[in-house]
Amino acid sequence: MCSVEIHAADELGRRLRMKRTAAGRTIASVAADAGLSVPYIANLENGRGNPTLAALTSLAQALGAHLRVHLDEDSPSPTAPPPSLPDPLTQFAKLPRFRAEMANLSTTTGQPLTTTTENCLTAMATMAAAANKPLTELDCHRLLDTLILLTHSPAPH
Amino acid sequence: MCSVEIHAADELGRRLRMKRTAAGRTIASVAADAGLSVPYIANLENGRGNPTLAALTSLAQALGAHLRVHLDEDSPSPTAPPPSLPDPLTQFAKLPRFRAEMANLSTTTGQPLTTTTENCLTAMATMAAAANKPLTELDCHRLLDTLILLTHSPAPH
DNA sequence: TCATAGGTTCTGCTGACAGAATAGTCTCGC
DNA sequence: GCGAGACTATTCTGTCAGCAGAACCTATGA
Repeated sequence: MCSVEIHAADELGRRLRMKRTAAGRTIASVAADAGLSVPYIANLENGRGNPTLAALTSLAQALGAHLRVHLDEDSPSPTAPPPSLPDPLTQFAKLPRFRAEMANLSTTTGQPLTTTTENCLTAMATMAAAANKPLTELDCHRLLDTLILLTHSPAPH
Repeated sequence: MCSVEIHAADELGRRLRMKRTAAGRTIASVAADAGLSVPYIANLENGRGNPTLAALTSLAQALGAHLRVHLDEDSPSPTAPPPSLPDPLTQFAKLPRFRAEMANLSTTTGQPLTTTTENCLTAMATMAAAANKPLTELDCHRLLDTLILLTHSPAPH
């Protein structure tokens, strides 16, 4: 069986039961392998309960499977608005210096101001994330300095 | 930030903290949004505890993220190939200085080296795109300097 | 009818999680 | 420099929901 994303308790239950029955196994045998109780697994399969990560991990392993947990950006539909920025960066974006540099860069590149602004803010936010740390206003100025320096440095040969 | 697979409680904790701090938020504000207690989130971020699916779902939503749970065949998921990077950045990534700084940052944050490396390269590539200009090696060094400076600067109030 | 296999409901212990208390850090005024 | 206050995170304590095990239910075969 291929990887399947699970959205709700009853769907998790259905997937667990499907996987178990496809392997021709009883709840009791899976329970023994997983170190979980028969009734608990039965209830999960019936969409009841709120399992802990440890229980799910044990259960998945007993089923010869692998539990994967992902923490994604808030799942966008293609028409979703751009992801929200960290607060310090939102404030920084309102500063006259930032706006002036964006206007300048927009004129230089011929790119629409809104596009330029959004690209720069996203880039700065990505740098903050890579640094694993929230931004101060000083950090924001430093990032903008670097970005502007980048735009003014000679092109590569 | 891209989708990241979580294998263990301490890694989940790191991911949760990274996501929260990158957004410049406090545990208290996230806790209020998630309907969870401050101490509980703090302990999860510190790799302690065994959260239920409901708690994790609430927490992810409060972080503007989306919890995805997969039940896979028990083979190791193949690691996705790294997104293609601009050539100068690819070359830069091989330099001893870059590798040393990544090892250092990885140790500081407790994050896997491969994740740290990928995040930083992505951030630098995003900055290059925002500058609307191909990178020179000097540019790469400047970006890395800024990133390292960012990681060492005092946290915001 | 009885025994067995498999699953479901019930009861109670204990760990998930809330809220209080405490610890750590920073800023500001004296 | 020191103390007070504010803010943030961590530790502690207690409640109750996750989960074990007993009891019960249903279907099947001898």
